Amino acid sequence: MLVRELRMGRAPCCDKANVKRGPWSLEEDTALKRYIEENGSGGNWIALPKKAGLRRCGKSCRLRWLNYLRPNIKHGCFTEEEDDLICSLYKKIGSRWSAIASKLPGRTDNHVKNHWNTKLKKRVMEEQASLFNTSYKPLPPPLEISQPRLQTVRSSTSINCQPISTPSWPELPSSDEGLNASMWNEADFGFLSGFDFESITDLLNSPRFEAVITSMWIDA
DNA sequence: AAGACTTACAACCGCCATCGC
DNA sequence: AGCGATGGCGGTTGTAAGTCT
Repeated sequence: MLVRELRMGRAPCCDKANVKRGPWSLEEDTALKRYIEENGSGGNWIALPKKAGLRRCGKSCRLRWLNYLRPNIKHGCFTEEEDDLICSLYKKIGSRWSAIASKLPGRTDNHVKNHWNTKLKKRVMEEQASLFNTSYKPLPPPLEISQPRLQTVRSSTSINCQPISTPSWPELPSSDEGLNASMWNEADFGFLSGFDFESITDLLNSPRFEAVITSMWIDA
């Protein structure tokens, strides 16, 4: 197979010229559901579509069954508790969606993944970005009692994930001469080295920033 | 009203692990 | 042990519906 792949690319899992693609029709759903309820998947998804009279790729059938046709699938909105759990588990194990979904009865890895990518991820990023934007300004004269700290500000949204720590906020210059990376406490914001103020917005959208922020969460 | 833009989610792609021969 | 077939999974894309201008 390796030789063939090298010569021709990966072998397709099915004859793509003769399978239907795109959204499933009600008739296809009914046929697939009826077949599996009567016969099971038979442990062979590749052969199933032919047996069920479907012009679909076996993988497509499997996905359709697991994500939408299977009994006890929840299709409604995610609850705050589910959002919290997703955030918490993502912090612990990362993008192992199947593992995360296994903790959410009725939800599939695809549901959880989509929900994270479309809502939770953006919401978390925006909150962290606003945290930076509102905090990143010249500090008032040094306080005698305590150092300014990055405070956790959480709106009453469905997300209850919290930064794991409130890192020491480095002293900033009072002028607009620019913000030098050396001002940052390396232990807390070393990853910002090399960025000036103009670059922060780009940084906030970077994968690395997201990873760092994620690592700051604590369990709900 | 209509085109542009955004959002949400279904579906597909391709890599990797596992299993049976 | 090696190979091919298949399942499982995460990343990505396509597109319908909603919103904005």
